[in-house]
Amino acid sequence: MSKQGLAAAGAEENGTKSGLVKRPKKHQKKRQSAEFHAVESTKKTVNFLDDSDRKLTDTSSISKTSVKEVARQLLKSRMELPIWDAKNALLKKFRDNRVLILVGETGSGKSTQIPQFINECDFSREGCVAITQPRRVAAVNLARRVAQEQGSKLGDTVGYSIRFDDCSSRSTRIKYMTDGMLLRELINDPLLSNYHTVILDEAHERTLLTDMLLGFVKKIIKKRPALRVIVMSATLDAERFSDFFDGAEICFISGRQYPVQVHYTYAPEVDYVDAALRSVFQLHTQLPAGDILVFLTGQDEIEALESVIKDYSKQLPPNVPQLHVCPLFASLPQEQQMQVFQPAPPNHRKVVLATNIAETSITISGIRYVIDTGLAKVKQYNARLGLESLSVAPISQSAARQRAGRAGREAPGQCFCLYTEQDFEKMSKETIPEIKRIDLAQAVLTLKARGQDDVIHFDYMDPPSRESLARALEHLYSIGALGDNGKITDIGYQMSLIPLVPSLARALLSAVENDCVAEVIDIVSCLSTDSLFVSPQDKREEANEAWSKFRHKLGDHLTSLNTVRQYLSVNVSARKSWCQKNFINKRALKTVLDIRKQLQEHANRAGWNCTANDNYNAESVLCSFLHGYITNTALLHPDGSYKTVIGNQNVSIHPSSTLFGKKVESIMYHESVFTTKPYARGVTAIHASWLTEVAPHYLGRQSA
DNA sequence: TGGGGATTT
Repeated sequence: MSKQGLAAAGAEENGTKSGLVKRPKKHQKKRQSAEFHAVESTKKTVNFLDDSDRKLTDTSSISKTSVKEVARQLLKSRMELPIWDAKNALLKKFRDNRVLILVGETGSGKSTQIPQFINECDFSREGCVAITQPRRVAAVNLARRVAQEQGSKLGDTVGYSIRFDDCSSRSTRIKYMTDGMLLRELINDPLLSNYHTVILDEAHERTLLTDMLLGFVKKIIKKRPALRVIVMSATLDAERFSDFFDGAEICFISGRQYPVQVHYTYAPEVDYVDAALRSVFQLHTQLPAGDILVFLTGQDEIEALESVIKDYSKQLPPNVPQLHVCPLFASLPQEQQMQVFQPAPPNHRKVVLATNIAETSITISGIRYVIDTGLAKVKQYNARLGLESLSVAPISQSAARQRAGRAGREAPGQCFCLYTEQDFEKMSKETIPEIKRIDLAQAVLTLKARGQDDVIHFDYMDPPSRESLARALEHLYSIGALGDNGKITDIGYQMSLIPLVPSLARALLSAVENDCVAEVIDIVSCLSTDSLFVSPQDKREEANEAWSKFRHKLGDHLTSLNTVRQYLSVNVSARKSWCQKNFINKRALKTVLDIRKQLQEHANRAGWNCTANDNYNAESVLCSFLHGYITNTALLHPDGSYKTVIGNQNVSIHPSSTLFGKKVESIMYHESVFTTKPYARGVTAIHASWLTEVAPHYLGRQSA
């Protein structure tokens, strides 16, 4: 494509060629093409490495040879990685620096090679190197690969550790793990003495857990001079990490690069989904082979666009290749997710319609063109009201670059932004770290349980607001995790050992006293993952009908208990069809069972009675929850609305609740979310009198 | 009468 690019082509030719594609009525009044103008990418804007890691994954042809032989053969391709040119220089840096910031794009090979280089250094003779990942799959896949490269059985020299699955042993020298896992290890090993080196990978993503680790690790190196730390980032914000670690040295790893030409629209596109639609067809009819990746904000949008594209592509003339559309979002069933990795059928061009999941979690090969709406759904937390909301917002410049980079993994590519260059300039430079956007109750409890009593002066790379910390402290106090002096209580410490959000951990501890552990475990497991209930738009009534046999008149908590118990009573071989028939999310249920098992093991270790009781006492179960939900309660007012017990705010029962439309004396709920108004989700009816019984310490103080 | 971006222990 010329410098003029798609813009001119689109503007001038699309009109005359518009016979190719008939637009539905609602689009007819709009301008017929998104107008682009091409902008040469500067090195700084688009600086991408090739996906060298991927070349190493194809070991199928040598799978029959011995492990050592595989390793020997892999070494050859490893040594071709750009990072190997720098190996000796890096080894010297590792020896000379206790803290190092390493910058290299995803796929440069740093995640696989750096730990192996470290393992060759003399300081690594004893102990293990930990390398943390924000996501479970990444930890497992990296460990698999590196085990192959090392010629070791997975779990031997090279292993991984993630929730529900520890594949490491005493002989493990290189351990991939999730951030959450290393954070958990801090409880029993506050100085991380098992590790000579800790590598924090993907630090640029700035997830809550990585940020917490950054703070802890900084604290630990002052107490443990032998510990080495490497912070790895794929973006150019290395100075911030360096500043955080008192001017630590920064290393850049270069690699082979594929340029990505970035195009912006001349004028803002009001309807970005429509603009995306037009762009897909413009690209398809005008640009050479190569798959297209479109970044959108959510499932609804993706499904809507998918059906329109499929519809339109029927009208493509026979001499033009067809379009093969693949949706991609987290809640998509696994089998359908796998479709994006399949090459398009002959004479087809693949179009992947994805959420942010394709920005970090999933890499698709064959993408040459990216269409970026510049938007994403972002969670925001209003600490003052204690309300979370999820809303569509512009992404950051660094996220936009990340998205564009998806076009240049294998060859030079192009990115078409559905916004103007001026809009790009107006975007914030970096994505706001998660720690500034979410409810911090669990994070604060985590800090306190690991000896960081003063959570305001913890060494945060980006400190959360005082208001947000205060809200979290208040919440923890309300459920008895903190005492009047703000220090963690015995109950709070026990809560921190349970892998649940504080409210649910509290419910479980109360269940021990109320002797209904098994029941509460089943319910908290459901509340710790995605909703079990899926309602397809076209089968809503049918789904509602199917769920009626699970419904409990007191509300959602006991309804999920019914659901789990009915599921467990079904023959293992019939469970899959049972889920289908009853509109139950199979994947979510599997997660529920994993969590349930982990909690049962915890209960057994703690010596709690966890025998299931079919004639359980509903009041005992619900009061256990109420201990965790003190701040999440509301009373019915004479006008028919619910107002929160604390703060007297309006809150409505969410339509997904079994109590929707019902009027009961008072309610407790799992969470409140702001969409069109404040809603309570996961709701159960309670007696107002229970409130004063359960939390006299808190409610008394509030009214005083 | 409404809506689950992505993660994790």
